[in-house]
Amino acid sequence: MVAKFQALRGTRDIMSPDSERQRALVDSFAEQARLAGYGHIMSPIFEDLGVFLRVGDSTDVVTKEMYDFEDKDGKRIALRPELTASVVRAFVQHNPPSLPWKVWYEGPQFRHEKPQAGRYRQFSQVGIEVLGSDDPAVDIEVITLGWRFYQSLGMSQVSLLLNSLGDETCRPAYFAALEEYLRDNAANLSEKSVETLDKNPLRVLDSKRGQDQEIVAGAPVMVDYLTEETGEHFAAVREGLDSLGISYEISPRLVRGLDYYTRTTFEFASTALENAQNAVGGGGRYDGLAESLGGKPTPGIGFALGVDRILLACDAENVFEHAGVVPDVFIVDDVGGGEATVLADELRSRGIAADRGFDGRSMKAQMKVANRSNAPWAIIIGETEKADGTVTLRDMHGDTGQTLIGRNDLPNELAQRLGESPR
RNA sequence: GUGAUUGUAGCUCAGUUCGGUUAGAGCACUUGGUUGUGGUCCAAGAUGUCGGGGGUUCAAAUCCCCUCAGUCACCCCA
Repeated sequence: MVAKFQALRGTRDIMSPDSERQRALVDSFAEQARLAGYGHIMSPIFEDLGVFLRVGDSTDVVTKEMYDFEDKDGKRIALRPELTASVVRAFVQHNPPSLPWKVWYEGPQFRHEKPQAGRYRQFSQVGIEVLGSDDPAVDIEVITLGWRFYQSLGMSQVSLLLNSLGDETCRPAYFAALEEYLRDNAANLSEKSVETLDKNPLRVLDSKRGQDQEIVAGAPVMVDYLTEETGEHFAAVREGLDSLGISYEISPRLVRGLDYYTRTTFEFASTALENAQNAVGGGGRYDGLAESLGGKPTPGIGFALGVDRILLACDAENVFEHAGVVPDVFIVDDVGGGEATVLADELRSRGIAADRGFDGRSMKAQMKVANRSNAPWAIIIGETEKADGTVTLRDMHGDTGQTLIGRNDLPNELAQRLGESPR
């Protein structure tokens, strides 16, 4: 017997109508980006491994989960585990003359994780990045764009968590205080957290282990250590969101998994999702990243939103449904199929979506397929119609019955009827 | 990566405890009732490597081992 293959672990085939739905989601995101003046960037799916190593050496995304390999030239390559690093690499490489540089993207990314619902090894994100300005108005614009996008899909159960991680001027004092606090309490921390503590004390705040909760709750928080300048920046962001009526929750322990974040960080969580994978998007400032990729010091901010999880959240909220592919008309040809071949081509050329029956099935069988296709109209061609140079146009949804129409009048007649009734 | 749990028709699932006739149901599908007309109804029909491989046994969907995949928690993150 021939061995059968299946999609690899953590990957899947997305088929109609889910695939149409995903496209519609990306279209909706593209529209939000266009409205705010963002250009589309399509960067390569694989990059020099080094691009991603700059993202941080205490993050699992980089240290444990990358799909990296040597290509035939012996070059170290990685499938992109995230897109910010690629976009910043592109920014540094092309050095755009006009700042700020505003781009949006969409596409697959790859992380070798243990799969779960809403967590795949190949997953899709949409996102934006802005390089070249640290105006808090940019932070506000970025966060707002994400917020409005969720709204455009009909989602209402999304909460916005906001924090500031400070910058190099305020971090040292905070880190010292945090580390001291955690070390003093190390005896009561979980083993895992003690390990994390050695690499990046900040990340301990993210622990979900019950044992750590009490200690984490009492830990000093970054927002109390912000210098005057970062504090003002953060205040300006909050005021901006207030003025737009966007509600948020200050979350002093929101840390985010990638090491490059500074100052403003945020996360969108779906309250409609009950599992642990309820973060449907996140982002923040990364004012040092361009420089670490060999560019001029350039502030940056952006976010990435998880397409797969957003669709799960939409399911949970019963919004953003999609019917898949629905033709305008279904042609039932009872005289051999040649009439259907010509008519379908003619209608399609005029921009009318036409599907048809095949295999010379009975009229009844073809009508069932027509019904299933959900097309609002069926065209029936039988012996009588063929002899008279007519076709029967049947209303499949309404109650106007069916009428006999001259074969040559059909395209105009159909175009008119389709124009009249929104479908 | 750690721990747990599930896998039977295209889909949702029963059957597995305690091995034993040709492995079932609903939905979907095909054909017919309806000699040209879908959606409701009625009837008939087709469809399974019981996730895969190996083992125990006279006999395995059922027991054992390995393996693949999904799901949940941790981890991590979108």
